[in-house]
Order: sequence, then C-alpha cells, then structure tokens
Amino acid sequence: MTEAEDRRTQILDAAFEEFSTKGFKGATIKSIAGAAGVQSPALIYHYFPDKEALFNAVLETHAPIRSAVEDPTTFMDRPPEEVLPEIARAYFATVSNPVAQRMMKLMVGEALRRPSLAEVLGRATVARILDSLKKYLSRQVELGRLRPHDVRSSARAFVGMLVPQAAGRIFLPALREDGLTDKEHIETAVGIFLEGLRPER
Amino acid sequence: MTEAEDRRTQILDAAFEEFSTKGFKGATIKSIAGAAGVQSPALIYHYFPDKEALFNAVLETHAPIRSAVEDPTTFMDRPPEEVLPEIARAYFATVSNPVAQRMMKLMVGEALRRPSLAEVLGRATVARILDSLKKYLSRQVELGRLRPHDVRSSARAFVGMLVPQAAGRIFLPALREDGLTDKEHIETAVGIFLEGLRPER
DNA sequence: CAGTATTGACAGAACGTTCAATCAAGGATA
DNA sequence: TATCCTTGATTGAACGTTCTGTCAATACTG
Repeated sequence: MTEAEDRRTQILDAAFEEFSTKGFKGATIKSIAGAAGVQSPALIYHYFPDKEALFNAVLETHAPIRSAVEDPTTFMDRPPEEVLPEIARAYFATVSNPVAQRMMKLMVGEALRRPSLAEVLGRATVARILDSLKKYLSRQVELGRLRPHDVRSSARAFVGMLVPQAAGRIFLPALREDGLTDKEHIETAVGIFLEGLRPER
Repeated sequence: MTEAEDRRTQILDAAFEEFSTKGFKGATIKSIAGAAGVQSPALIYHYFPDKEALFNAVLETHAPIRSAVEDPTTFMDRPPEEVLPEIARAYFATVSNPVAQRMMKLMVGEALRRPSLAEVLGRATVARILDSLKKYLSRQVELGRLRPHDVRSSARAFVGMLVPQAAGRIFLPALREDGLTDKEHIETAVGIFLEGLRPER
C-alpha cells in the first residue's frame, strides 16, 4: 500500500496478520500473498526460502515487543505502592495494543503445538518477567517494605492476578460482561496483594 | 486395543490425542485413522460425517470435565481459610490430570482461532467458575470474614494467581525451573490473598 | 544492458471425501 | 442343518481440491 515500506515488509506484515489469526497451518502462502497485495504466491519465495522461514522471520521481526518490561534498575528501590500499579498499567497497555495482542495469540497458539517455541516463550519472556519481579520483591522484603515470604510464589501471583482480565481483552470476550475496567481491577488486585504482604508492625 | 471399547470410541480417543497435540488443521484424517489402529481413513466417514463433526464429537465427549468445580452450595458458608486452599488443590489436581491437560491445550489452542469456541470456553467454563467464586466471596464479605471489596476483581485475582504455576505444568516447562511446588505456591499465594482481604478489627 | 522484481503456469504431494467392493455375523427360510 | 439374504463394518482405490514449492518468461529499474 504505502510506497515507503518495501515488498519484504509488506509480506511480513501480511504474514503476521495471517499467522496470528489462522495459525501456522491455517495460513496459506496464497492467502498471505493476497493479503500482501501481490499477484503471485511465487513472489514470497523470492524473499523467503520457505513457509517455515517466513514464519521465523515474522517472529524475529516482532521480537522486540518482548523487551517492554525491562530496565529493572530504575524501579528497584522505589516503593511497591508506586511500582506495582505502574507495572500493572504497563501490562494492560501492552495487552491493549493490537499488535501485541496478535503477537500473544500467535506465540501462545503455536507454543501449544511446538515445544521449541514454548521453550522460547517460557524462558525469554515469561521467566524473564518473573525473574525481574522476583528480584524486585526480594529487594523490597530486604528493605522491610514487604513481609518475608517466597518471592517465587508472589511473583507468579502478581502477574497471574492480571491474567484473567487480560484474557478477557484478548480472546475471551465473555469475561468482559461484568464490566470490570482495567483501572478498577488494578486498584483492587494490587490492593489485595500489597495488603497481603504488608510487614507486621 | 481393548475389545470393550468399540471402534467409534477408539476413533474419538485417537482424534482427541491428535487434535490436542497438532490442532484441528494440523491433525489429518489419515493420522487419526493410523492412531486409532484402523487401516483406512474411509472408516472414519462411516462413523462421522466429516472432520468438523468428528472435532465437535471429541469436544462433546470430553465436555463433562468442565463440571469439576461445581456444587457451590456445600462450601458457601464454610470459612475461606478452608475453602480457598481446597479450591486451589482441586484446580491443580485437574491441571495435573493428563486428559484435562490435553483438553485445555485443545480448547485454548482452537479458541484462539475460533471466536465461537472462545465464546463457549469463556461463558461455559471460565465465567462460570468466576461467577461461583464471586458468589462465595460476596457471601464471605457478608459474613464479615472478608473485608468489603469488589468481588469481580478478587475472583479474577484468585484464579489468576494460580495460572502461571498451572501454565508451567501444562506447556511452559521453563517455569518449573525454580522448583516451586504446587503445595508451596498454594500456601503462599492463598496466604497473601487471605491476608490481603482480612477484615480490619 | 545487467540485474532484480514480479508474474503465470505448473509439478508433486497431501488433504478431505466418495465409492464400489469385500468381509463377518445373524436371522430367515427351506 | 444347510443355504440364502440382509446388514453393518471395513478396506483399497480413486476423485477433486488445495497446498507448497519450482521455473521460465516478462517487466521494471538503474
């Protein structure tokens, strides 16, 4: 469409769209070519060796989205009453981004069938987020702002608390029916979490 | 294999296995026939009109698994210190059941691509569990055992807290590496939740 | 004119599905 | 009891379609 992006990018964008909505098997080279606005599927093989390579290229192209929640040094010493709502807001902001939504559908959908992708998704994304959260929570226990506890568990609990609401946004519209907003959920859920880990005086 | 179960059941079992590991598109009639131990794919069409019907039959066959967490009347008035760990244990027991695991992979994997399935999964399963949990939590607030709060949010938070640990069991083995056991996680996570909702004296 | 981009046509394989034919078992008939 | 007939189960082969990937020819661009 736009003249600025070249054919390769057009194909990658179309492939991303097709793969994320139909899955690797469900998306066809023909449908991708059509969505990319090229006349012949053969052109795709001019830019990519085969379907699998195109799929990997799509993943690599959108990989940077993972680095959303990073830079743990800046918030390490700030109090959880500030940091945790911030993380939650950033989380929901990411989840509300249509591109990120497609990426999650794509990754989860394929990781369910491909152990190698599950490994990447688990280690490079989820475990990374959990690790940085564990470090932060440990630090806060150290500082006496949270009571001592197993941070492996609290890190899971914190990100987990946000998951059903996020799932409602991404692929389970039925969960939206009780009208709970992201903001309300952050307030209540983070409140429970903080209150539950408040150090005893 | 066993003589007791008839052909139809053999085919359904094999189809369940194939669909859950490879997805609807990835599983072929031929591979299902092979897994079911029948010589010809044609036989499948003797028992089911087409692939789609076979898929639906598989879903219906394993639908009862959803009714695991039901019967809200029995625990409605029992204290959360007992009930919540029980629910969590039941949850992890379900998640550890290989058949239930396959069912979840299948439902989630296909619901990501089929809005109609997402509707069923959301409404008939997830929303149902959340609703019964909301009712229970409301009742406990009424009884003064939990402080007043938005139960839409706390219900999500409670089941959500368990999700990452469950995901580790089902399809993200990387999450198991820090060695947190289900029991430990229940203890810590439920502890945070209860402490976070303790009524102020 | 050289090199790249793009195309239509096409080959080979796999897929879902259909079909005619075979087989095993049981009931009816004599 | 011996024979026929019906019925459902099962199979191998085949059909039409679709998919991935190849190729040679053409259009475009510097």
